[in-house]
Amino acid sequence: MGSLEEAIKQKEFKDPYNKLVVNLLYTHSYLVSAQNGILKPFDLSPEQYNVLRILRGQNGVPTTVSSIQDRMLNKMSNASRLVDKLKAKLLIERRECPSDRRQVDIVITDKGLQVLNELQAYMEGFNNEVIKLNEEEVVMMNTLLDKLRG
Amino acid sequence: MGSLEEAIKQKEFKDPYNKLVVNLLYTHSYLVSAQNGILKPFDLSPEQYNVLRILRGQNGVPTTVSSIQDRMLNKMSNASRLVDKLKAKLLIERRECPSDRRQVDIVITDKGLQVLNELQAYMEGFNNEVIKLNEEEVVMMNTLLDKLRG
DNA sequence: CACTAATACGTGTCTATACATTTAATATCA
DNA sequence: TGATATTAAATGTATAGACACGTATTAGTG
Repeated sequence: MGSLEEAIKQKEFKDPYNKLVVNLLYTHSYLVSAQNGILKPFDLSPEQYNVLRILRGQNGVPTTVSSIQDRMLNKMSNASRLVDKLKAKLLIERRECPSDRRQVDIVITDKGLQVLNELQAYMEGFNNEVIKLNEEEVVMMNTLLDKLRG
Repeated sequence: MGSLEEAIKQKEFKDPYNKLVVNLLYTHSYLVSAQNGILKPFDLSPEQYNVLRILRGQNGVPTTVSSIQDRMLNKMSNASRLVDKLKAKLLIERRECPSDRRQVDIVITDKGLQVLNELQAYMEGFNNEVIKLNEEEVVMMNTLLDKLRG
């Protein structure tokens, strides 16, 4: 696949900033495609997987829908409907919150935890196969990404 | 916004690779949201904007739908339907290809070029406001992204 | 207390992504 | 030539993203 220019058949970019925008969009698509390949046999979308990980990180403490929304990678996404889908697959449970009846407490089920466990081995391999950088470069890139957003 | 950990309220990551995946997904969302802010008054989606730029880069030479698909940032997207939308806005034209009647030649219209021109000023400001890196860091990041995909 | 604002969640709608399938035209080759 | 394969584009369907709006509940204020 090599360079971005080759991958999208564009000869050159106006400046490095312009190339960076395109490069990030393209690399995102590259990553998500690879992630989809792993998740599809488990009937999960990348964001559904992310929500499950958020809930596992709670260690059994119930979480509200809006708290999930805050932690989601895509802030414009719709936690309410994602939660619906996960509930239909019996990977999470919804409980009416007694202290505030507007809220809904969400917890991951045993089945949800089991799916995450099965996925773990695949996801570790994913990093090594898909991200062709050494650890030093990965750390550098994390630093740059954090700085990019200011 | 600062660090990723703060932005998505996650205390720590298992390893830098794991953080990098999340960081790229999150930064993508950050970028696309900002892009949307610019494009929305022009009634364009990011990928529609990208297709227009691809066509402008052809300098008047007609391009087939599948050639557009190859150059798109998201290879899994659907050039056929995007082209439909752009045609409805009179930003492109479709012409039956005489040498191969399966193909459809696509060209950008004057109106399409005009929209891109109007957008140009906004997009240049976009880079400086949204990407909070100096040029050296941008070049470094482009190198790392190209290497990441191998 | 009544009125208003804010919050939590759900819904509606349009567009885009992901992927399978279909249809038409062209290429290949026995 | 005729059967088959390949290619170009369109279409179908499910999920997700973007964003406006609706509804119920709680908070805040005069």
